[in-house]
Amino acid sequence: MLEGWACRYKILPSGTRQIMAFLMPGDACDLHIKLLAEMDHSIQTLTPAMVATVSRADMQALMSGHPNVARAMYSAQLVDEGIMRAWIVSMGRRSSVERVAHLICELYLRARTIGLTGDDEFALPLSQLLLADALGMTAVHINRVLKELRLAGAMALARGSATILDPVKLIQIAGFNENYLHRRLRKAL
Amino acid sequence: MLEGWACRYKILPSGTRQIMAFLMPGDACDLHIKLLAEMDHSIQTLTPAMVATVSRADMQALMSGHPNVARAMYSAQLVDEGIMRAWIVSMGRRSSVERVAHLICELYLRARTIGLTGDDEFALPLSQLLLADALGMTAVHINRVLKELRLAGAMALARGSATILDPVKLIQIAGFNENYLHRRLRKAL
DNA sequence: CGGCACATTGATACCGATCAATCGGGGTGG
DNA sequence: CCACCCCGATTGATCGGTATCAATGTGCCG
Repeated sequence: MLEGWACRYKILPSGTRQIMAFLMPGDACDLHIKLLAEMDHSIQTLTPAMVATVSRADMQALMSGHPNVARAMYSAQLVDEGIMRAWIVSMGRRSSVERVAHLICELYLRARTIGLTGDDEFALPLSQLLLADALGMTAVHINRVLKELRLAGAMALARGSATILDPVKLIQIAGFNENYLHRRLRKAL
Repeated sequence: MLEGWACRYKILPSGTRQIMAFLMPGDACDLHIKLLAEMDHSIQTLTPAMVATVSRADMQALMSGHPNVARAMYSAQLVDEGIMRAWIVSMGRRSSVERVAHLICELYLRARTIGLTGDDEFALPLSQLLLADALGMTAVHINRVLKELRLAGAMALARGSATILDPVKLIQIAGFNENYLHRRLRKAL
């Protein structure tokens, strides 16, 4: 992804949707995906977006000719896996308020590391329905949770952008620990 | 993992535990984990186990000297990611009965591809508490769900082994689609 | 100006958590 | 060898958080 947002998702037989990941600029969709015979989920853009495609041959040449690039891509993939695990933890053991707060913390930090944040707000082009489908809840309930977080003075969400009103409080509500994003430098070789 | 079972897990400040993955023989814990500075979760064996460790240098030599091996490992990692996504879907959008059934389907198939299943049963060395922590539910509730599945004639779980009473019914309850495990052959190069 | 998607709020139902008690079996110490 | 104990399994009663159903508000776009 060069610009814009996208998401991975799956639709169940019952018609409900579950979003499994948000893709932001700098994220790679599928490094080795071509190794598998079949795609097991769908990907969709959420905003107008710009996407780069790299041919299998080019990618192979890049990876074998530039070990540092290869290493960076593997690191990125490890981070993505860490994010997925964090989502599993959220869905399994966090209440809805904690879940929402946690996701916002994550998205804020990810946006910040790619330079897409303002002082205490950032562009969040997600409808409440999308957030609900990402967090395993209902659009109605997400609305109530957002209201609660707003009244608590932790954060507010309005027309495509989120504002962090009180970072400390938000982090505390979420029980957020940023270590899984591995923003601190990777181990030197 | 050469023998035995293990799991990835995280403990929250509140003391609750969430299991994020089960590792069975043939699963690799951490291919490139050394690229990151810090581990963001814990791993624990669930049975007596045998584990192989490969030095960074050996691994690097193996991967660069044997492209087929490297490809196989990347495929395996992609499958692991697919499994994580399936867990996210389960936790987000499946009821507790569906979740339990889905996990059993997954574990049965994974056990079967490595030759660890009997005719319609397989060794499942997981207490109900462990299952609960993997599925984001309570041990009490998992017990009731298991009873329900047993009475429905779908599956039964007893002292370390699970029995599939009615595969079709179980798959139907779970809404299980095995494509995410990618057991069908990978694409030929 | 009309329509449509999204946001918001209220009332009610239900799934799964929680609290509590009992049971069963295998290992351990006396 | 037996009694005890402890952990995991099981069952019941109750509580609470989210889903569900329903209605209304609001802003954007054609």
